[in-house]
Amino acid sequence: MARPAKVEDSVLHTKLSDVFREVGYEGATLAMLSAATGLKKASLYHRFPGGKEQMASEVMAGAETWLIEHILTPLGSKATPAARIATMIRNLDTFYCGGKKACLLNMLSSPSADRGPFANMIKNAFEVWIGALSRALVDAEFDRDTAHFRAERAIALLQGSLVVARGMATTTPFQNCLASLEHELLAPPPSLPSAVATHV
Amino acid sequence: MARPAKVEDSVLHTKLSDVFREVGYEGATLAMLSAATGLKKASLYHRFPGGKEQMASEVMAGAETWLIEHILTPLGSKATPAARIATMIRNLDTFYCGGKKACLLNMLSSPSADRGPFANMIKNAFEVWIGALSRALVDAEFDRDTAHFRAERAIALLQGSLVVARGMATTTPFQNCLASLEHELLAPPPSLPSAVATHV
DNA sequence: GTCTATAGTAAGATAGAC
DNA sequence: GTCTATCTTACTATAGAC
Repeated sequence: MARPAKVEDSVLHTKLSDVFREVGYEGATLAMLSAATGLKKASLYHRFPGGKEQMASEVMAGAETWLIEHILTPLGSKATPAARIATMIRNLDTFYCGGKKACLLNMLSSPSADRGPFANMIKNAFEVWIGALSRALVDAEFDRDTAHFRAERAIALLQGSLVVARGMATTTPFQNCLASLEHELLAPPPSLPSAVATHV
Repeated sequence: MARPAKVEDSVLHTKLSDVFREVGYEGATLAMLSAATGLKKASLYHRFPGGKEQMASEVMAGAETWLIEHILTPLGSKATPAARIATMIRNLDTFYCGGKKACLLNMLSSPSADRGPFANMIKNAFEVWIGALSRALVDAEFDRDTAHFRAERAIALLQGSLVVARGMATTTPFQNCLASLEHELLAPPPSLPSAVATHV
């Protein structure tokens, strides 16, 4: 081992992402990121001249790519709405490790007083996600308001189940959430009245 | 103004709480806490010898007290289940400022690698909250599994709507959540089958 | 009880050898 | 591309006057 081999970009991003998802942006230190990746601080700066902010930014960009490939694309496919949603749910289960890993959209929120460098990326991610899910529900013959209301609720429920799972140190809230999600999204309208003061 | 007057404990706790709810534990610096309270750093150490950790700990304790007074007590009262839940929802709306302020249970999670000094308080808060809501639903003639499933879901939905609201910089997800919460909790069973793989 | 002033420490970031 | 060593800053924490 005269000369240390280059660490692959993909594994690097994954390792960094794991740290940010676990402790958030402010909680992540270069020492942690160094330990997690196996690269010394100076090496991280060679790869990310912008330092921690650039690392988090690229991790967020990676998450956006993942969202497009594993959520938005399936949701916009030509399969039945139920099948599209089922694919989304399967991919979410993998991505969040059954509820053991948190969501960057929550963990990277409001790092600094100006809502942070990732505020726009986070806002955009929520918007396109809700939008894509909403369109899948429109394809399932729901009216636009109901579809949007349910889509937003589903994303909130998902995020919240991860929060509760983390807080209670158990994955069951997340698993229960995923298990009921498809049925709930596609349940007949009267049961879940979207008409209840939907401020869209 | 020869001698600065003592800052009241209650307002002190509120100001500190606001900072932690906005930027989390790691994100909060003594400079921020000093600016928010109007007390210099040394004064904060006089009040909280344990430093930032003690401040956050007392803030969490205050949140527990609030939870007991404004959530657990109403949920355990002798009013109708619908009335109890309505009271909870009203108090939540006030506490979270209509969705503008985040939840400590989320913002104080996992500050350090060992899940942090507040992990137990957070876990307990979720448990008693879900438990109390669940019992109110049992009083509304739901079976225990359904009650627990819906209670856990409601808390998750609430937490998630705050996450989404923060991420999207709008309060509507939270408002929609609160607006539909009572109806959803008390809706007749067939619409929200609790039988879907409830791992309690 | 609050303050100014100052340690002490850990974090982010850089320089230059290999 | 990675490393050791160092710099600089910002944060936590303390000492002692008022």
